[in-house]
Amino acid sequence: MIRKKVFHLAQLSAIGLTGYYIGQCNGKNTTQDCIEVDGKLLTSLPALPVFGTVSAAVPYTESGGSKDTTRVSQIMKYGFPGLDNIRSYDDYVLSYDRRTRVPHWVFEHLTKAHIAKNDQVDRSKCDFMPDESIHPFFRSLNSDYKGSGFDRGHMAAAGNHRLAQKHVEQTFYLTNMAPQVGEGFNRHAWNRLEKHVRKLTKLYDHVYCCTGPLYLPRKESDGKSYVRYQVIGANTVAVPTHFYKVVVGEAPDGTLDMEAYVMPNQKIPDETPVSSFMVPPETIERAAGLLFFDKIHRSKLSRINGKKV
DNA sequence: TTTGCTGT
Repeated sequence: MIRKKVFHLAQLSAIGLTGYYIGQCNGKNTTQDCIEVDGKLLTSLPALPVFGTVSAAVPYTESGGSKDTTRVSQIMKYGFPGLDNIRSYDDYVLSYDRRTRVPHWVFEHLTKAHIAKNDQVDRSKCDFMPDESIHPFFRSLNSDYKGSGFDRGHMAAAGNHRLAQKHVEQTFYLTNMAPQVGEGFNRHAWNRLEKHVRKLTKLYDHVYCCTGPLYLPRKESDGKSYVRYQVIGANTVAVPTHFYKVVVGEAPDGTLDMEAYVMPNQKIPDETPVSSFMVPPETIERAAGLLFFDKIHRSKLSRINGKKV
Protein backbone atom coordinates (compact mmCIF):
# COMPACT_ATOMS: atom_id res chain seq x y z
CA MET A 1 0.00 0.00 0.00
CA ILE A 2 2.76 2.42 0.94
CA ARG A 3 4.75 1.62 -2.21
CA LYS A 4 1.62 2.19 -4.26
CA LYS A 5 1.16 5.63 -2.71
CA VAL A 6 4.73 6.57 -3.56
CA PHE A 7 4.08 5.55 -7.15
CA HIS A 8 0.97 7.72 -7.27
CA LEU A 9 2.87 10.66 -5.86
CA ALA A 10 5.59 10.29 -8.47
CA GLN A 11 3.03 10.11 -11.25
CA LEU A 12 1.17 13.18 -10.08
CA SER A 13 4.38 15.16 -9.63
CA ALA A 14 4.83 14.84 -13.35
CA ILE A 15 1.63 16.78 -13.92
CA GLY A 16 2.31 19.55 -11.50
CA LEU A 17 0.59 18.62 -8.25
CA THR A 18 3.62 18.33 -6.00
CA GLY A 19 3.38 20.02 -2.66
CA TYR A 20 -0.39 19.69 -2.54
CA TYR A 21 -0.85 18.12 0.87
CA ILE A 22 -3.31 18.80 3.64
CA GLY A 23 -3.20 16.54 6.67
CA GLN A 24 -6.48 15.80 8.44
CA CYS A 25 -5.46 13.38 11.22
CA ASN A 26 -6.20 15.24 14.42
CA GLY A 27 -8.01 12.59 16.40
CA LYS A 28 -11.39 14.01 15.50
CA ASN A 29 -13.65 13.04 12.62
CA THR A 30 -10.98 10.84 11.19
CA THR A 31 -13.07 7.95 9.93
CA GLN A 32 -12.64 8.77 6.25
CA ASP A 33 -9.61 11.02 6.18
CA CYS A 34 -7.24 8.54 7.83
CA ILE A 35 -6.68 4.87 7.33
CA GLU A 36 -4.84 2.44 9.51
CA VAL A 37 -2.33 0.20 7.75
CA ASP A 38 0.00 -2.15 9.66
CA GLY A 39 -0.78 -0.32 12.89
CA LYS A 40 0.19 3.06 11.44
CA LEU A 41 -2.16 5.89 10.61
CA LEU A 42 -1.94 6.98 7.02
CA THR A 43 -3.19 10.40 6.13
CA SER A 44 -5.07 10.47 2.88
CA LEU A 45 -4.13 13.21 0.46
CA PRO A 46 -6.94 15.13 -1.19
CA ALA A 47 -5.38 14.50 -4.56
CA LEU A 48 -4.38 10.97 -3.78
CA PRO A 49 -7.31 8.95 -2.43
CA VAL A 50 -6.38 5.68 -0.80
CA PHE A 51 -9.73 4.09 -1.60
CA GLY A 52 -10.10 1.49 -4.28
CA THR A 53 -12.87 3.36 -6.08
CA VAL A 54 -10.55 6.04 -7.33
CA SER A 55 -7.14 5.82 -8.82
CA ALA A 56 -4.94 8.85 -9.21
CA ALA A 57 -2.58 7.53 -11.80
CA VAL A 58 -3.28 4.39 -13.75
CA PRO A 59 -0.99 4.06 -16.76
CA TYR A 60 -3.04 4.32 -19.93
CA THR A 61 -2.29 1.25 -21.97
CA GLU A 62 -5.42 1.19 -24.11
CA SER A 63 -3.85 2.24 -27.42
CA GLY A 64 -0.22 1.35 -26.94
CA GLY A 65 0.51 4.65 -25.21
CA SER A 66 3.77 5.12 -23.40
CA LYS A 67 3.77 3.91 -19.82
CA ASP A 68 4.97 7.37 -18.81
CA THR A 69 1.74 8.86 -20.10
CA THR A 70 -1.03 8.56 -17.54
CA ARG A 71 -4.63 8.98 -18.51
CA VAL A 72 -4.84 11.79 -15.95
CA SER A 73 -2.08 13.76 -17.64
CA GLN A 74 -3.77 13.27 -21.01
CA ILE A 75 -7.10 14.54 -19.69
CA MET A 76 -5.51 17.45 -17.80
CA LYS A 77 -3.03 18.33 -20.57
CA TYR A 78 -4.03 22.01 -20.64
CA GLY A 79 -4.17 22.61 -16.90
CA PHE A 80 -6.28 22.21 -13.77
CA PRO A 81 -9.04 24.86 -13.41
CA GLY A 82 -8.60 24.66 -9.62
CA LEU A 83 -7.14 22.28 -7.04
CA ASP A 84 -9.89 21.71 -4.46
CA ASN A 85 -10.50 18.03 -3.54
CA ILE A 86 -9.32 16.40 -6.76
CA ARG A 87 -10.63 12.94 -7.62
CA SER A 88 -9.47 11.03 -10.67
CA TYR A 89 -11.29 8.08 -12.16
CA ASP A 90 -10.27 5.86 -15.06
CA ASP A 91 -11.58 8.22 -17.76
CA TYR A 92 -12.32 11.59 -16.13
CA VAL A 93 -11.11 13.92 -13.38
CA LEU A 94 -13.11 16.17 -11.06
CA SER A 95 -12.79 18.70 -8.26
CA TYR A 96 -15.37 18.26 -5.50
CA ASP A 97 -17.00 21.08 -3.54
CA ARG A 98 -17.59 19.78 0.00
CA ARG A 99 -19.82 22.74 0.87
CA THR A 100 -22.32 22.26 -1.95
CA ARG A 101 -21.86 18.46 -2.34
CA VAL A 102 -21.57 19.10 -6.07
CA PRO A 103 -18.38 19.20 -8.17
CA HIS A 104 -16.60 22.49 -8.95
CA TRP A 105 -15.54 21.13 -12.34
CA VAL A 106 -15.32 17.85 -14.21
CA PHE A 107 -12.75 17.31 -16.96
CA GLU A 108 -12.95 14.91 -19.89
CA HIS A 109 -10.86 14.13 -22.96
CA LEU A 110 -12.83 12.82 -25.93
CA THR A 111 -11.81 11.19 -29.16
CA LYS A 112 -13.83 9.33 -31.79
CA ALA A 113 -12.82 6.09 -30.08
CA HIS A 114 -14.19 7.16 -26.71
CA ILE A 115 -17.70 7.78 -28.01
CA ALA A 116 -17.86 5.05 -30.66
CA LYS A 117 -20.73 2.58 -30.38
CA ASN A 118 -19.63 -0.32 -28.20
CA ASP A 119 -21.89 -3.32 -27.70
CA GLN A 120 -19.77 -4.41 -24.73
CA VAL A 121 -20.94 -1.36 -22.78
CA ASP A 122 -24.44 -1.28 -21.30
CA ARG A 123 -25.56 1.89 -19.55
CA SER A 124 -28.68 0.21 -18.15
CA LYS A 125 -26.48 -1.96 -15.93
CA CYS A 126 -25.15 1.14 -14.16
CA ASP A 127 -26.31 2.32 -10.74
CA PHE A 128 -25.98 5.77 -9.22
CA MET A 129 -23.72 5.32 -6.21
CA PRO A 130 -22.32 7.45 -3.41
CA ASP A 131 -18.57 8.05 -3.53
CA GLU A 132 -17.05 6.46 -0.42
CA SER A 133 -13.88 8.50 -0.86
CA ILE A 134 -15.78 11.60 0.32
CA HIS A 135 -16.14 12.13 4.10
CA PRO A 136 -19.75 11.29 5.16
CA PHE A 137 -20.31 14.90 6.26
CA PHE A 138 -19.90 16.05 2.66
CA ARG A 139 -21.09 13.04 0.69
CA SER A 140 -24.29 13.20 -1.34
CA LEU A 141 -26.59 10.17 -1.33
CA ASN A 142 -29.29 8.84 -3.62
CA SER A 143 -31.80 9.62 -0.85
CA ASP A 144 -30.93 13.33 -1.17
CA TYR A 145 -32.15 13.35 -4.77
CA LYS A 146 -35.11 10.98 -4.27
CA GLY A 147 -38.40 12.82 -4.42
CA SER A 148 -36.63 16.16 -4.88
CA GLY A 149 -38.03 16.66 -8.36
CA PHE A 150 -34.50 17.01 -9.74
CA ASP A 151 -32.53 14.59 -11.92
CA ARG A 152 -29.13 13.30 -10.89
CA GLY A 153 -27.49 15.03 -13.83
CA HIS A 154 -24.13 13.75 -15.05
CA MET A 155 -21.39 16.37 -15.37
CA ALA A 156 -19.12 13.92 -17.23
CA ALA A 157 -21.76 12.42 -19.52
CA ALA A 158 -22.15 8.64 -19.56
CA GLY A 159 -22.25 8.73 -23.37
CA ASN A 160 -18.71 10.11 -23.45
CA HIS A 161 -17.19 7.00 -21.86
CA ARG A 162 -17.99 4.00 -24.00
CA LEU A 163 -14.49 2.55 -24.17
CA ALA A 164 -15.14 0.22 -21.24
CA GLN A 165 -18.01 -0.80 -18.96
CA LYS A 166 -15.91 0.26 -15.97
CA HIS A 167 -15.53 3.74 -17.42
CA VAL A 168 -19.26 4.33 -17.87
CA GLU A 169 -19.98 2.85 -14.43
CA GLN A 170 -17.59 5.33 -12.83
CA THR A 171 -19.52 8.26 -14.30
CA PHE A 172 -22.39 7.18 -12.01
CA TYR A 173 -20.62 8.24 -8.80
CA LEU A 174 -22.69 10.95 -7.13
CA THR A 175 -19.54 13.09 -7.00
CA ASN A 176 -20.11 13.48 -10.75
CA MET A 177 -23.76 14.60 -10.30
CA ALA A 178 -25.61 17.83 -9.77
CA PRO A 179 -29.35 18.40 -9.31
CA GLN A 180 -30.73 19.30 -12.73
CA VAL A 181 -34.22 20.13 -13.91
CA GLY A 182 -35.21 16.98 -15.82
CA GLU A 183 -37.92 17.90 -18.33
CA GLY A 184 -36.79 20.57 -20.74
CA PHE A 185 -33.26 20.75 -19.38
CA ASN A 186 -31.20 17.63 -18.54
CA ARG A 187 -33.19 15.41 -20.86
CA HIS A 188 -33.44 17.98 -23.62
CA ALA A 189 -31.47 21.24 -24.01
CA TRP A 190 -28.51 20.11 -21.88
CA ASN A 191 -28.54 16.74 -23.62
CA ARG A 192 -28.38 18.53 -26.98
CA LEU A 193 -25.30 20.43 -25.77
CA GLU A 194 -23.67 17.14 -24.72
CA LYS A 195 -24.38 15.69 -28.16
CA HIS A 196 -22.90 18.79 -29.77
CA VAL A 197 -19.67 18.26 -27.81
CA ARG A 198 -19.53 14.61 -28.92
CA LYS A 199 -19.97 15.74 -32.54
CA LEU A 200 -16.89 17.94 -32.21
CA THR A 201 -14.80 14.74 -32.32
CA LYS A 202 -15.68 14.62 -36.04
CA LEU A 203 -13.83 17.92 -36.53
CA TYR A 204 -11.06 17.55 -33.96
CA ASP A 205 -8.71 14.70 -33.07
CA HIS A 206 -8.89 15.67 -29.42
CA VAL A 207 -11.73 17.37 -27.55
CA TYR A 208 -11.20 18.60 -23.99
CA CYS A 209 -14.38 19.33 -22.08
CA CYS A 210 -14.78 21.00 -18.69
CA THR A 211 -18.25 21.03 -17.11
CA GLY A 212 -19.60 22.41 -13.87
CA PRO A 213 -22.19 24.40 -11.92
CA LEU A 214 -22.62 28.12 -11.41
CA TYR A 215 -24.42 29.99 -8.64
CA LEU A 216 -25.12 33.33 -10.23
CA PRO A 217 -26.35 36.44 -8.41
CA ARG A 218 -29.75 37.83 -9.27
CA LYS A 219 -31.17 41.25 -8.56
CA GLU A 220 -34.17 41.01 -6.24
CA SER A 221 -37.05 43.39 -5.63
CA ASP A 222 -35.09 45.51 -3.12
CA GLY A 223 -32.63 46.36 -5.90
CA LYS A 224 -29.79 44.39 -4.31
CA SER A 225 -28.11 41.31 -5.78
CA TYR A 226 -28.21 37.97 -4.02
CA VAL A 227 -27.00 34.46 -4.78
CA ARG A 228 -29.96 32.24 -3.99
CA TYR A 229 -30.18 28.51 -4.58
CA GLN A 230 -32.29 25.62 -3.33
CA VAL A 231 -30.77 22.74 -1.36
CA ILE A 232 -32.16 19.20 -1.37
CA GLY A 233 -32.11 16.20 0.95
CA ALA A 234 -30.68 15.57 4.40
CA ASN A 235 -27.23 16.49 3.08
CA THR A 236 -28.43 19.81 1.62
CA VAL A 237 -27.11 19.24 -1.88
CA ALA A 238 -27.01 22.57 -3.71
CA VAL A 239 -29.15 23.09 -6.80
CA PRO A 240 -26.99 25.20 -9.16
CA THR A 241 -28.67 28.13 -10.88
CA HIS A 242 -26.69 27.48 -14.09
CA PHE A 243 -24.27 25.03 -15.68
CA TYR A 244 -21.27 25.73 -17.89
CA LYS A 245 -19.20 23.88 -20.43
CA VAL A 246 -15.83 25.08 -21.71
CA VAL A 247 -14.58 22.99 -24.61
CA VAL A 248 -11.32 23.00 -26.57
CA GLY A 249 -10.89 21.15 -29.84
CA GLU A 250 -7.43 20.25 -31.11
CA ALA A 251 -7.43 19.96 -34.90
CA PRO A 252 -5.19 17.60 -36.87
CA ASP A 253 -2.95 20.57 -37.79
CA GLY A 254 -2.57 21.51 -34.11
CA THR A 255 -4.82 24.55 -34.10
CA LEU A 256 -6.95 25.00 -31.00
CA ASP A 257 -10.53 26.26 -30.94
CA MET A 258 -12.54 27.05 -27.81
CA GLU A 259 -16.29 27.13 -27.16
CA ALA A 260 -17.93 28.21 -23.90
CA TYR A 261 -21.56 27.81 -22.86
CA VAL A 262 -23.77 28.75 -19.92
CA MET A 263 -27.30 27.37 -19.60
CA PRO A 264 -29.82 28.16 -16.86
CA ASN A 265 -30.96 25.15 -14.79
CA GLN A 266 -34.54 25.45 -15.96
CA LYS A 267 -36.91 24.31 -18.67
CA ILE A 268 -35.63 25.62 -22.00
CA PRO A 269 -37.81 25.77 -25.14
CA ASP A 270 -36.99 22.92 -27.52
CA GLU A 271 -36.35 25.20 -30.48
CA THR A 272 -33.60 27.18 -28.71
CA PRO A 273 -30.32 26.63 -30.59
CA VAL A 274 -27.33 25.51 -28.55
CA SER A 275 -25.30 28.39 -30.02
CA SER A 276 -27.53 30.94 -28.27
CA PHE A 277 -25.93 29.88 -24.94
CA MET A 278 -22.40 30.80 -25.99
CA VAL A 279 -20.63 33.25 -23.68
CA PRO A 280 -17.09 34.62 -23.46
CA PRO A 281 -15.04 32.05 -21.47
CA GLU A 282 -13.84 34.82 -19.17
CA THR A 283 -17.32 35.40 -17.80
CA ILE A 284 -17.45 31.77 -16.63
CA GLU A 285 -13.99 32.02 -15.12
CA ARG A 286 -14.97 35.13 -13.13
CA ALA A 287 -18.25 33.60 -11.96
CA ALA A 288 -16.81 30.20 -11.06
CA GLY A 289 -13.49 31.32 -9.58
CA LEU A 290 -11.65 29.01 -11.98
CA LEU A 291 -9.15 29.39 -14.82
CA PHE A 292 -9.75 27.10 -17.78
CA PHE A 293 -7.02 25.79 -20.07
CA ASP A 294 -4.49 28.15 -18.52
CA LYS A 295 -1.64 26.19 -20.10
CA ILE A 296 -2.86 27.36 -23.50
CA HIS A 297 -1.55 30.78 -24.41
CA ARG A 298 -4.58 32.66 -25.62
CA SER A 299 -2.55 33.59 -28.71
CA LYS A 300 -2.50 29.90 -29.65
CA LEU A 301 -6.28 29.84 -29.84
CA SER A 302 -7.51 30.19 -33.42
CA ARG A 303 -11.17 30.69 -32.60
CA ILE A 304 -13.35 31.38 -29.59
CA ASN A 305 -17.02 30.60 -30.04
CA GLY A 306 -16.50 30.32 -33.78
CA LYS A 307 -14.90 33.73 -34.18
CA LYS A 308 -11.25 34.27 -35.15
CA VAL A 309 -9.14 35.74 -32.40
C1' DT B 1 -30.76 8.16 -29.36
C1' DT B 2 -29.65 9.70 -24.73
C1' DT B 3 -31.15 11.75 -20.72
C1' DG B 4 -33.39 10.25 -16.43
C1' DC B 5 -37.68 9.41 -13.21
C1' DT B 6 -41.47 6.66 -10.65
C1' DG B 7 -44.17 2.63 -9.53
C1' DT B 8 -44.52 -2.30 -9.12
